[in-house]
Amino acid sequence: MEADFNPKLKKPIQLDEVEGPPNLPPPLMVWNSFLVWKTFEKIKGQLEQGLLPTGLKMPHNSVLTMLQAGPLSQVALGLRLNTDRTTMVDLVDELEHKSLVERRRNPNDRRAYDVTLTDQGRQVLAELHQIITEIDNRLFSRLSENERHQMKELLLKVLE
Amino acid sequence: MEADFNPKLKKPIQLDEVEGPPNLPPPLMVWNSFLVWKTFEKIKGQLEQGLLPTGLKMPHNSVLTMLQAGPLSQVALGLRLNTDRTTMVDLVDELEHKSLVERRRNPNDRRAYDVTLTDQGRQVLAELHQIITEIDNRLFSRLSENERHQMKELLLKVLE
DNA sequence: TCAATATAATCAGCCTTGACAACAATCACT
DNA sequence: AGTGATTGTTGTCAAGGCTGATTATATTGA
Repeated sequence: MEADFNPKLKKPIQLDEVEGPPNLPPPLMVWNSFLVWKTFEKIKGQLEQGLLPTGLKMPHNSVLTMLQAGPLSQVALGLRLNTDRTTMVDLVDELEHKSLVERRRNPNDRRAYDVTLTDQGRQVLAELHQIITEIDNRLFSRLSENERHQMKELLLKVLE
Repeated sequence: MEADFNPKLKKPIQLDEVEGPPNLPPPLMVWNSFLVWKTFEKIKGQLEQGLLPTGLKMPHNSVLTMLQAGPLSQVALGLRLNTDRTTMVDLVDELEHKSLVERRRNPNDRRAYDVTLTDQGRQVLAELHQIITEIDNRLFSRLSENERHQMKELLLKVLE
């Protein structure tokens, strides 16, 4: 495992510094679950780091991206993103305060909102996509184009 | 994405319930980062669920597994697992209270401990490995033997 | 040798994430 | 109208994890 950069740790971890066996012991190496877990930690750190200047995080990006195709209620957003509706309240609050989305009452169901992307939201979303795409490319730079495609296929198969 | 089982949510998410486009919109689908993220969430839920009867979590398993090859100090554990030392204190505390590890002073450096696996720890570790291997097999059951190997290779390449 | 610096472990405090319970407003069905 | 389900909101709580300060020990360099 490489010298991971986790922005929350004071010093980047340098496994070179460690005396003894540099690699993970067998059981951890053979579980895809564990490897995905570790990969996630690395990804999470990089994304948080990269998104810092935007003042937003991945969940915000997920919500905005979901709204690109059209307005959705908060519950619908939660269902799609596997997020509790009470969590979605704060998420939408933050996006609304930044004028990236608007809460419009759904005329057909006055309990629900049509959470709608604003023009500014669309603009910010474009920046987000650019940033994330760059980070994504960097994170998977060790994989060839073909290997990245393989990985996508495999992950989708697992998720499906 | 399938009906994910997140043990923290009251109802498992059923994307079938959702009216509208059932799949994730393009930008989310093409980022391997996002797919790894979502896969991680699924894995995390399943592992927490499966490990519930043991009273332990993945980090405990990681620590115990690391000690299988021999004692390590808390800092060394943290370096290998990319975990803060202050977090490691609680982790080792919990394992010690369950008599799965012992803190022995390192005679060569009396600031440090040799965190050592106990016999009981070895025994519990075997159970953990069995449980996790089962869950891992279930999680990746949609992949062939060959595909699982591919995934392992790809993830290691990204982590390296 | 001894002072300055660095490291291991610990503890208290804090922040973040995210889930749950309870509530009011609204809808849907009978 | 009445019962029950659903949307959004608030308050609360637990888990995870980091910061900073502290103590004890090691290491370094003049």
